[in-house]
Amino acid sequence: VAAGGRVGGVPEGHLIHHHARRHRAGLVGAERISSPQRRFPAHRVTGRLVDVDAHGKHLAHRWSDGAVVHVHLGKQGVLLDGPSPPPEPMPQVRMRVEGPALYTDLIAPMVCEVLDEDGWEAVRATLGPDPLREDADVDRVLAALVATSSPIGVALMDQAILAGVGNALRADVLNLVDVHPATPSDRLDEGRRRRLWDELVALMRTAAEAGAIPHTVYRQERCPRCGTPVQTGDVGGRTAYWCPLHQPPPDA
DNA sequence: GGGTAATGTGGAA
DNA sequence: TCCACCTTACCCA
Repeated sequence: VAAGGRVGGVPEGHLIHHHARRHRAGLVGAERISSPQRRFPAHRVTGRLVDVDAHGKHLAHRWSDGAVVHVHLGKQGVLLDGPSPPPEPMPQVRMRVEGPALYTDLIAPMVCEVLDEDGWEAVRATLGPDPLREDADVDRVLAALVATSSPIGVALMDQAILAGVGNALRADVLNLVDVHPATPSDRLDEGRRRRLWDELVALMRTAAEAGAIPHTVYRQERCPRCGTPVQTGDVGGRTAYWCPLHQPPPDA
């Protein structure tokens, strides 16, 4: 278990998986759960933390009493992992779990709720395959991408098509495969769709390992491959970033 | 030290 | 369609 601290600022799938791995290694076995902020009903969770699961941007802590604590960081949520024993918690800590090697503080999440296994399955049922999960059904994702004429930049962030991609990942992976974010999804040929998936898996694996993304165009000045100034624009209500040379806009 | 924009999603209007 | 959530990083003074 790495020494504690803050990890990467962008709560997309890679970050959730990064925390899930750390929690599996250092937090399983924990018997202490609390809510310094008092907004989370920690008294409804008893026993030991037995397993940690992640799907897309969703995290689940399984406890020995059958409780499954479901967490979604939303836009501003933060998980602070650190070596046990923890310091006095900040008053805004929604949930603290203290394990043998590691503790984690959850701050400002969009979701932190007590479910059971069925409830967690219901959450997972709303999500498409996750590139970071071994059980990801690639063909289902590729079929869904053919079936929509939405911009690929929108389809990639649709959590029902595939789970875990946010604004940063979509910008970087589309740059890696030379596709403009406004390109209609159903206009990508099969080879390009497959390459998109493969690059996404590789990028997310690297990012989950490090806890951060090596950005190519997301919030960057220039395309790292050609030095051309990165262009920005609205795609699906979010700021998209692309290299005008490598990612020319689709024909109108 | 302050102001601003940013990561995602659900719920209200 | 807009707002809430309420942290962090980055810009400027």
